[in-house]
Amino acid sequence: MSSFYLTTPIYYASGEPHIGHAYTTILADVIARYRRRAGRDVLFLTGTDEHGQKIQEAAAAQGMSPLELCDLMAGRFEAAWAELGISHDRFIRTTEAEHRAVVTALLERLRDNGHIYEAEYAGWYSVGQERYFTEKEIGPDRVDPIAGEPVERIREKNWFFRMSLFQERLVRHIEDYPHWIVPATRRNEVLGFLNQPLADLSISRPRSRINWGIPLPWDDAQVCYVWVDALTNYVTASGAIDPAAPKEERGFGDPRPARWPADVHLIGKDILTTHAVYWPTLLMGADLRLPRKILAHGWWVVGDTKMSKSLGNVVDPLDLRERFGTDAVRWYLMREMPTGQDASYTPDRFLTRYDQLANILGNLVHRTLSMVKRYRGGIVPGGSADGLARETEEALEAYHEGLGGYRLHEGFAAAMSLARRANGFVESQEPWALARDPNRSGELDRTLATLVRTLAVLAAMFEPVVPAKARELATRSGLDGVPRFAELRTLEVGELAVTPGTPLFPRVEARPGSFG
RNA sequence: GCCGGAGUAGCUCAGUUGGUCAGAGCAGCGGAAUCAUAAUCCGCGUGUCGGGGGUUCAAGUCCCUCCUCCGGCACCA
Repeated sequence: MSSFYLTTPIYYASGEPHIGHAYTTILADVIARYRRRAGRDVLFLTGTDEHGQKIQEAAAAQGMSPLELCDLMAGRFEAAWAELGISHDRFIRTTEAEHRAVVTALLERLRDNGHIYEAEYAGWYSVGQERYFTEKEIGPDRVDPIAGEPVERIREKNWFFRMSLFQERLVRHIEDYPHWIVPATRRNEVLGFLNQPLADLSISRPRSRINWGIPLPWDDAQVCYVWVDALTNYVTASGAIDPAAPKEERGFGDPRPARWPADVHLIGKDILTTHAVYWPTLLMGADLRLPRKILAHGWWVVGDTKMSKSLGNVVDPLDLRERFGTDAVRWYLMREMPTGQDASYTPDRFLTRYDQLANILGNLVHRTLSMVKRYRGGIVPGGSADGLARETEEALEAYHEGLGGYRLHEGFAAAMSLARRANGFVESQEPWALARDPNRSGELDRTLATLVRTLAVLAAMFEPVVPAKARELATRSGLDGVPRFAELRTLEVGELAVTPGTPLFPRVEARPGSFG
């Protein structure tokens, strides 16, 4: 069984989980579930980024140690993911001993390879905020964006990574692999960015300012700055590096099959540069392979503005969940947002997408199982179930193309269209008329068996996005569980005992504007 | 300013290498049916494919130009 390794970013533990985190993580979960159903041995990684000044300050402000705060926040994220049905295999924390050891090993490797040097870092420092701000943050007036006080240009000793050394190689890689960064618009941005000379990357900060971090193995007065610390989590969790081994046997430069490289890094478009420039060059510097794909997704916007807490226009997915259920929220997020692009949230669209689930899929399930019960005592007739064969083939093909090609919205549209075709099949077969005519009993058997078989296919197709409902669908259809794709071809539905029960997606009378 | 992307039915958008490409879903209007959550199914869209010019037998689909909108331009997680 071939393996598949996918990651979300690790989320910074200074804030609560929000829609942005939830979207990325659900996206990853859907892909992970899809790959598992397709027979892959999946490693799905998520976690929290726990070092740095903000954590240090936030902990102090709340009278806690940094680690206590991180324990608390990591728990919040894990609880949120449990509620959203996330099936990650590993939740990594950058404060774990294993991760700290791998980061240390990576830093040593970079230094041994001659890619690290000491130099002065110059930046715009705010004495009041005790931190550096970027050019963008301070604006033309050169004041810190929080207190509005002037910032000053100061210099301090830092260790640098020779990122510039790898610029050419990186550009060539991006050009050689057109689908390495998707969508294409993000790829263009990176290429545009790399059109200018790449500077080297500062990778440390003096411990006198920030002590909540991983010390550099060769300079105890400096801690590792965020990039190397956070990004390395992907390698840590892959298990490719054994930091306890002698230097030459730790796994750097090792081409043997392993979890590394990752098949895909899922990220928001805000951290594109770190993942498409910093990270690959760091990997090159350490003789590690590059991830196979970087998928940057878009933002949820309200009207024309990004959702943000300060604007007060945040829609908390957990709130929607209370009324519509977790699976409905997942469906909306995956179906409404074209993978990689921005999408606009409106209550109206949410309800439309929910109605789709209830009316097209949910109703198909209910009417099918009800007819099996009414006309055949709840036992699926044996014999032929070969209706809708062409429609099913077509839908599966489009579905795999969508899910496999990271156009999830298209894949799920194909799944829904199969449910539509099945409803059309019911109309054209008129089982209720067949049931009144004893001479057409065989045709009714075939119709019902076809419909149940289609439900099994739909359970498999929908499981990645609405896992709990798909499981229920399978169970009610009399199956032991949701079938894998490979099992669909030979699946027998005859003699299964079905349970109509109450609707899978009950009608919700909520009207637009009434949530959150 | 520089680079990149987008402007197609009321809304959200599909439209490979130019020639049934003028489409889908939603909304709207009309009809059918009753197994089902009044849930379904069928039928109905002459829209200057942002404006103008050009190439071609033929252009949303290529070239030029203009207009509008969006994104990126690094140590920010």
